[in-house]
Amino acid sequence: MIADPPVFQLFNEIGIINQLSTKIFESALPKGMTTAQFTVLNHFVRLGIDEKSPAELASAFQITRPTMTSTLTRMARAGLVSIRADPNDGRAKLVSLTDTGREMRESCIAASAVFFPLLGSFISDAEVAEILPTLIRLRVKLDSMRDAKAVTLD
Amino acid sequence: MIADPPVFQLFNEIGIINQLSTKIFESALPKGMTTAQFTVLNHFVRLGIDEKSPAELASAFQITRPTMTSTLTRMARAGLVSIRADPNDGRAKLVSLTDTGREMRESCIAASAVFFPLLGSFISDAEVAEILPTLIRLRVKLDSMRDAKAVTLD
DNA sequence: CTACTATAATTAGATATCTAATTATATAGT
DNA sequence: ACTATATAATTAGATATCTAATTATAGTAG
Repeated sequence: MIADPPVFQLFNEIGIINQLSTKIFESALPKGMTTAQFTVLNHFVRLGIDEKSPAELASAFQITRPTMTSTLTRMARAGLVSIRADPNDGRAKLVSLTDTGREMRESCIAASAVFFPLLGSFISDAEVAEILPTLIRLRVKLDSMRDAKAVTLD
Repeated sequence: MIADPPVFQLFNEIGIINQLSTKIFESALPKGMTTAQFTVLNHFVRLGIDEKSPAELASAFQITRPTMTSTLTRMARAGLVSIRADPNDGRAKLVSLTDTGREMRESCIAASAVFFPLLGSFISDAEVAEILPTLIRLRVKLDSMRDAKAVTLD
């Protein structure tokens, strides 16, 4: 019974929460905007970043580079980011926000503000504070495993 | 700063955990098998189900019906499930496991057994027991929101 | 300077997932 | 019985995500 162990149940709940919360959040965003794209916009503004390579962005969000290429292509097509060749490295590129991207981020934040009171009623700050450290520990361990290539058990 | 509130950090961690755990689990599965497909196989065996409609399966896993159609199509192509018309309802179909499907589930379980000791070292049963109830409550509330269509705030 | 290796980005091909629209069958109401 | 509504499944079209393979540029070693 693989789904019976508590750990599996935990991953199951986490999967569903992820799916539902992502969709609910996106339902408030402007038409066409996605969580993945918003995350990129927000990253630049929050951290006050000017330019960053696709590889660095992929690493920051813990997704693969092809995935980031894919998202950035769509964002550039929508005029949200601008991408130029890195003058110091012929292989690399540099991504930056456009004014449109900055405005879009503002719109997303304004639109999603609707959810704050709602989410507060779903889970209290105290509860979040109670479970977050454990989840972070788990995430860090899972992440360290990712680099360990295959699962070797002797 | 939308990503700053604790709740957002929580969803962020949950998203990463979901992504990592899914990939790690799949890395142990036979080539081509996915978590989504394993979940279907396991559902039938664990609950001792003989036949179930795509709609019921979609509902059980909280995914949309087109998504389930898509997964079942691939599973049928791989010979893991068999699908027949529902004799009592001309609109519906009935899905059941094939012997191949049952064997595949066994293989998956055997293969994933590797992870048990590993996961146990990542998060203890006590920790799981501590955070699971809160996550379940959150999931239930998010789920109830899904039917509430749009977020109406007056 | 040449050859090997490492890194950046992309392309190719696949799965999972969603929303919106379509097709077919049931069910209910008049 | 006929019409209107509801439900089952699918198709169409899109995004996010992955792995494997490709292309181009850097860096290192001899």
